[in-house]
Amino acid sequence: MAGEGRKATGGASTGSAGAPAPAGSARPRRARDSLNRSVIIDAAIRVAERDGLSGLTFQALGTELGAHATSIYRHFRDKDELLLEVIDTLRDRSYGEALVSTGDWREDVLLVAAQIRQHYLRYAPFAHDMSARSTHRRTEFLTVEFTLNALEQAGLPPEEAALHLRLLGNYIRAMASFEATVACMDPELRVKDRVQMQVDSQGLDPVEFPHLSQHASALLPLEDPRVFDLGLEAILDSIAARADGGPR
Amino acid sequence: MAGEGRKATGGASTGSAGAPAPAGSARPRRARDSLNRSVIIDAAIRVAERDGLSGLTFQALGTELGAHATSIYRHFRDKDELLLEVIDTLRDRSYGEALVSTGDWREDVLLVAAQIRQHYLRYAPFAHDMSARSTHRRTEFLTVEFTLNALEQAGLPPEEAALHLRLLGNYIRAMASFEATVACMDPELRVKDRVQMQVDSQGLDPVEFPHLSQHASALLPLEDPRVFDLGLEAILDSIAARADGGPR
DNA sequence: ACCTGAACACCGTTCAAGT
DNA sequence: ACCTGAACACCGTTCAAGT
Repeated sequence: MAGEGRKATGGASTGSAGAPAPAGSARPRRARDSLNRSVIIDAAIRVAERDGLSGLTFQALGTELGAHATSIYRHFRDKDELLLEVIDTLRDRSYGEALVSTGDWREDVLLVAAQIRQHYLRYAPFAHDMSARSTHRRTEFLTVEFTLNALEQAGLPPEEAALHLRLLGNYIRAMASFEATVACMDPELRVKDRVQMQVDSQGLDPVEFPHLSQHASALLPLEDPRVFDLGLEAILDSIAARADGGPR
Repeated sequence: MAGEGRKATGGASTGSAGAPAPAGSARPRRARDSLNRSVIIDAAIRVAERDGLSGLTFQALGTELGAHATSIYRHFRDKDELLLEVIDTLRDRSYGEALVSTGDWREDVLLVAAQIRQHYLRYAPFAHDMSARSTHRRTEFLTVEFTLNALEQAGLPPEEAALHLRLLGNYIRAMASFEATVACMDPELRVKDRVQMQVDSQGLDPVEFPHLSQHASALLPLEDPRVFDLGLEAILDSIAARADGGPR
């Protein structure tokens, strides 16, 4: 995390130092009533996709809208409220329509997992921030309903279904967000990271760190896409076993 | 996340407005050579434990040290470097000594999982930030070595051990960090969240959301400690099965 | 060589003022 | 009623100046 690039400091206008703007108003006044939540959210998404979540400031958003930065406060209580709307809107666009049951509970879980994972990878720079937020909005409810249905189809009693709903939800978001975090490190830095890791582990005491010092290069580099499915299948197997042999 | 409290704005001194400090220097000059990385890290930990990670600013750290905020730059390149040191130091203090093999690979995995989880719950306000950072320092290597040993004891071939190392590492950090995130929401807000969730789900179309609208109250509230072990046991079972039946 | 002070370029947020 | 401008209280970071 921490720092996705070093700003860009505007291009031409908005000179607050330098020449103090000819005389008249700098930019034309934004048309009355042309601002609303939906317009602002769209602009915010454009900014975020271009500059990353850390580039999404009121300043940048104002520039994108051709409006004063503070005009957003008329439509959102604070930045966090705007952020939650952005997160849920992105989710909805990514997989709001895709959650249609296949009729097979296991396929259904794999489907929702794949959708969420793909979404995080697509918006890799915000994945970590997104993964920790509960929006309490439509797309979130859709996902819960869909997963709950799958778990009931599997034959899990209500209380166990609730536990596994949580397990799957956390697992999918967390693992996908980790995958995204490495995916969005710029490749140069990722290679440097890898080399550094090997150098570091080379310097370790081979008695204290036999595994690490022996085959560090073979073991450490990877963030392998198979890891995600490995754990998911393990959880699915566990669910299947419980549904069969459980108190029925 | 977002906002762990609304600052405190100093108590008495440092009045930059109000009265502009009698005349002489405000605070005594910090003794020469009394500042070093270790002293700064300790102070940073004190501040973080008191005010949360978001309260750990150079300003606050300077005050804690009785030194100028910018004096820290002589000892750390930037804030991120300081943060990584803080993270690894905390890890080391929490479970640096605890990773002693039990002789049973399964017990060993449960041990390292319990230690890391406990650590995140203890430092719940930074858990989410910590979970995404690789420090490449001693405690991290210790954890990897310990886990790798357990997986080899289980009988996993090297490549599969590497994959499962990643799976376990991500699973443990991610699940613990989610647990911590809810744990550190202040209780009042958590209850409000819960009620809000029920109200929201009440308003849903019962045809489109049968499970949710029916027994939302029973299903949604919990962040149950059992969830963590549920997934962990599933992964352990999967490892055991692979180690037995795999290419041996 | 080590610490300080002032300054810079940002943040989010508030509120009185313009239209 | 909606948008703007100026101001406030912060950030991290740089750099010339003090000791």
